[in-house]
Amino acid sequence: MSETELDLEVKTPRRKTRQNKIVDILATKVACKECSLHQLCLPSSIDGNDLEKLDNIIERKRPLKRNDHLFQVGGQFTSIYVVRSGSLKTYSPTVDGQEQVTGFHLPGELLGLDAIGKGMHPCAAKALETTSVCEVPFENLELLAQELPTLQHQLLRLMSKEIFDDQELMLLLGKKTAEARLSAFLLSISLRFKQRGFSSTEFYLSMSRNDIANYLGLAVETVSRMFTRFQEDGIIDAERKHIVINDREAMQQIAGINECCEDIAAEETQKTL
Amino acid sequence: MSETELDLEVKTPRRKTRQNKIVDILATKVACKECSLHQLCLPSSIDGNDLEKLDNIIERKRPLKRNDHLFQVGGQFTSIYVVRSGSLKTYSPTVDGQEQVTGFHLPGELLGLDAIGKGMHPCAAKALETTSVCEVPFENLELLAQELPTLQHQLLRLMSKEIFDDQELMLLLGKKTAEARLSAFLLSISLRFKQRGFSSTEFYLSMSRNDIANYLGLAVETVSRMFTRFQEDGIIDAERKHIVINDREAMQQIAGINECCEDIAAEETQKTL
DNA sequence: TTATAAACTTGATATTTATCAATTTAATCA
DNA sequence: TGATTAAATTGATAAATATCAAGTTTATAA
Repeated sequence: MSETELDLEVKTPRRKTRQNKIVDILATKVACKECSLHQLCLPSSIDGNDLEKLDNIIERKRPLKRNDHLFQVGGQFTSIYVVRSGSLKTYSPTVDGQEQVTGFHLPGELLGLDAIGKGMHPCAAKALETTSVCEVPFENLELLAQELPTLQHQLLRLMSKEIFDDQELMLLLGKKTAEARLSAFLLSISLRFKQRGFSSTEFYLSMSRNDIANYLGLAVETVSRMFTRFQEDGIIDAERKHIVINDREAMQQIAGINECCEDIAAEETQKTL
Repeated sequence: MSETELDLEVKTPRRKTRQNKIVDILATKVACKECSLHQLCLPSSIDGNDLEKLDNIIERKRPLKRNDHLFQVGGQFTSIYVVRSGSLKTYSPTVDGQEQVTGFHLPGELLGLDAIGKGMHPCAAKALETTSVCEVPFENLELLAQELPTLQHQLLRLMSKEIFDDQELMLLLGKKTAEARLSAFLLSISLRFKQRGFSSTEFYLSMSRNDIANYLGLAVETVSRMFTRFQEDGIIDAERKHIVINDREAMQQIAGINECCEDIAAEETQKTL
């Protein structure tokens, strides 16, 4: 959304100056409008001055290394974040000292929306690999949304999307077998890669089996057995984190999702800013 | 939020006219500021003219009888709703023709936030008893939120709260035993009644055991057995839908919630408009 | 590079909860 | 009101998944 990763590291923070043409050109290079996530990230109706305004409130973050935290549980809420590259998991501590993985976040996806209500982060966010994010200070975003109706609308849409997605996951956790959960999970990841222009049939999972199991409310052993079963049945190839989906239709069958549903989801989905 | 139930039935819709003092007085009687849910419902900083503006966009709905639908799956999204009295359940159809209960909604709580993203309702809402709601046309609300920063903020807070709550439920569904789920459910209902000024130790459940089981991802029989167990242990008294909580601490223990957490939740909670 | 730890897989067993079946109790309607 | 239906409870059994234990592969660091 803001700058590319490389630029992030090389350049020092700077404010754009409208007056200076040269600076403007440089700035443009690394601004939202040049970002590869542009069409994912922005309400399509935003452009020109408005885009620049949005661009101006977005801050750079130094890339996170694997296992670095973007924020911790109980940390003060100041910003929401957009994944630029890499991936993160969010998780909360449970009473018995365990952790509960609440989500995985791929490029173009948002983090921190659950913290607005209480002003503090109810979960922690940890990078699963080298990851860079754009930071969007929430106060500024609110002010800007006050000015730009389409931005306000987009914000509300995104939060609504998140609520909807969570409800789908609740259904998964409440009603589906281990098999169906893992299948739905893989299809979800596949779809999200597809939306970002990557292959939907072949990809790398950045999270461990443990994280997947935790997220799906299963034991690691069960997840492992399901991976094995899918492979035996020839539905997928899985070499550790490298996944190839051979029979998407079979997976949809197992997950209890019909193709139609998923396509609609694909078209409508914009879990992004 | 808008008018009282009785007024709803007796009067025909009318627009308030600023010029006419008499009409204004009549209107005031049934307006937001007179509503018993006022302090639950509104950002405390809204008053005077702003309150009147909000009041103006809210529409009346004829009370729903038990099993009436407020909206259906796939129905066009136009408004969000605030429960005024009574209660509703929301549910989605699943692939295998079953239904999945996604939530229960008590007075002061919102419905429809999950529909903003796609512009259509992903779930249906059905009254569990005689129920009246205030309808808030979303376009108008968006326009008004554009004008009133505190309203925009409140909206975002509410949606964030919903996301947070859903994540708590995901934890429940993914990681907790049947016992813990039912206990947490009863504590949640208890807390919500408390926030509305009703007893937190004695209340009526408007939903069936079937709905509870469905919501918690359990079989009816299991829920029934857990009710029996809680009674045998003296933690609750349950006479059908009439529940008395005898030992809240034991329930928190079982649910895996510590008192501290719940108190914080109680203070902060405003799942309302 | 080797040593050590972490992640993953597989098998055997235990536990939880669903399912099936039957009964009881309450609610609804003619 | 009584008849009929729906909701709730209880018991017996089956199925799914967790847990425990051990071994294997991969990753990490000295």
